[in-house]
Amino acid sequence: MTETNEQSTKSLNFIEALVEEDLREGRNGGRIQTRFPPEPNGYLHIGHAKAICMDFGIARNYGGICNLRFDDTNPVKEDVEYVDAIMEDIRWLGYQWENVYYTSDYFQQLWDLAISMIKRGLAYVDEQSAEEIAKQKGTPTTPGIESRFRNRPIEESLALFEKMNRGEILQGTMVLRAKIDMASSNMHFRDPLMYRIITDHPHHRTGYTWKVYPMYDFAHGQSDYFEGVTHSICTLEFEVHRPLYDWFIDQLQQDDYRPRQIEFNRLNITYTVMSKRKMLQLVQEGLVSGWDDPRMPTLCGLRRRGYSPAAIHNFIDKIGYTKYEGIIDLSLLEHSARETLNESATRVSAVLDPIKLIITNYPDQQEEMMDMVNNPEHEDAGSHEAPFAKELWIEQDDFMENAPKKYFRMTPGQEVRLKGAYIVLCTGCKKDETGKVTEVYATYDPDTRSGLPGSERKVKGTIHWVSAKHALLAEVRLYDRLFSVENPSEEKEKDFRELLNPESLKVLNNCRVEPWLADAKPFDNFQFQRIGYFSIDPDSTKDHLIFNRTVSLKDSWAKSNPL
RNA sequence: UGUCCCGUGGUGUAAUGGUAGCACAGCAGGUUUUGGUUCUGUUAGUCGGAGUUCAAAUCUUCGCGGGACAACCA
Repeated sequence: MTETNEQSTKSLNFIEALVEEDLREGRNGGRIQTRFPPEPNGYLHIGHAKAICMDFGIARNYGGICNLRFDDTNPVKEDVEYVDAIMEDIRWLGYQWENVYYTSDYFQQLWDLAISMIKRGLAYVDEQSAEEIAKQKGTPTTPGIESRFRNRPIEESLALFEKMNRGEILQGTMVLRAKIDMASSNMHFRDPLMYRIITDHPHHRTGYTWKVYPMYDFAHGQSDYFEGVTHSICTLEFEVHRPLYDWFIDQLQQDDYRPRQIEFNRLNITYTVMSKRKMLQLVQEGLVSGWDDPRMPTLCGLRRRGYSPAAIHNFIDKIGYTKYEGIIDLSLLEHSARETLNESATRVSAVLDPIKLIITNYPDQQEEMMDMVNNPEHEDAGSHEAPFAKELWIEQDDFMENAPKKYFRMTPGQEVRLKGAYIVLCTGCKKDETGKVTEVYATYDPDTRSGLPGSERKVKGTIHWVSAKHALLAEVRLYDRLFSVENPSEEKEKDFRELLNPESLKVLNNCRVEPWLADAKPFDNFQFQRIGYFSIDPDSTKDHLIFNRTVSLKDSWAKSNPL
């Protein structure tokens, strides 16, 4: 194994440190194997991305392998729809698993193991109701009591377990339990359920073949063991399960090899919710447009919002892995997007809230093609052309009849630069009977065309524009935080649905974008100069362009000049 | 009145007994054909007490605070 080298500058997180320690001590013969084990019962979100980057990252960085395993032990909630979506999202993040496994592949092995445990007196069939079993569990501070079936003859349990799986026992009336310790201080040791009967739902892969299904605690560790997983990395809520994970593995261990469960903190982000239950509720109640609503923290939602895999990785790299349960500022996610997109997004002109600007001294029929730099961060990104003419659209915001001192935009008597074109002098405006400004007037200085020496003159402001004659009409969807409070899950008084931000989506239907955008494809990223980063929605067509705002540009003017 | 886990600026994260650093957010300024980017400066932190040590964010201990665990979910 490669020891310390150029990596010395970057400190390891505690999981990497543990892995390196295992490697140093030669555990499992120096082999590294991880797994990403989603249950196919929902869509992946940004929190899963954190886990995926860990699982696949450890394998990649330490010369190991990472498998994808669908933890499909509960047919009631699972579906192939989710299997496909999960695989798509992982690939999108840029990872490729070594193998795809399903816990359901191990149903026979798990069954055999359960039989062996019954034979060894380590498991028994309990005929009590769920309520009785729950009552006998005790509480964290009081011991439980033993089931009256706990010490039934081994042959009896064996026969009943067989009957359970032949469909001869009614669902909900019998379970298989491990015989451990009803007085344990760890609730999970109080004779945990190993199997329950499910006959009313087909399994998405095995159909009605099995009538009994293993529970998580029994199946997960065993599956890790069957596969040869060395590091079973999961989130903190499984910490109390770890002793049981180890206990079950003790029951079948045949050699020196041992998988090791390590837990890290789950990702929380301000102004959103990350629980599957709550996300499902938002989708089912139509409070968002679907799992891929750009306001959702799902990977498909973020993708539709305009986040690239690079932006997601950039974010995950910044947040770290610890055992402290905190909440990350949404601004860090936004920063990660801006930082990534600033490097890659092509700059274009788009006017979201248009007002007409007429260059009064520009020849009526004249048109010029202006050279527009694609990305000032990268010269080799080249440039594209945009048409300029007498009538332009500019932002309403960029004109003020009576402007404050530090307003560096269009106001009568002030010069401003039209980005990539000419310096113009604002001469006035036209208003309707209500006093609303309907047109802005300016004169241009022909010597100041961009590229000409005359353009070197300093002017305080630069604004963007599009040619009125050539611009394309577009719909622009402005997304903002989904919730109006930092931590909706912490709010005790109100239901989380009452905390939704009513302004999380604003649709603008009268936007004008430069004609060069006519051929843009879904998920392409652009910077609308001076406004923000936008990407093409998958519903967008040539005749009806739709842009989603990924994130706005930082705006120190708006910040210091609130309305 | 149990077991386990966790407490470092507003937020997240480093420092593995030896100078408390980084990022985001904030504030102030320089540069700029994006009020973007970039650059510079700056505000702000080891939960508390006791102990060990030449030296403690780090080790011990007692508190305090937060979280997880009592689904036929994963």
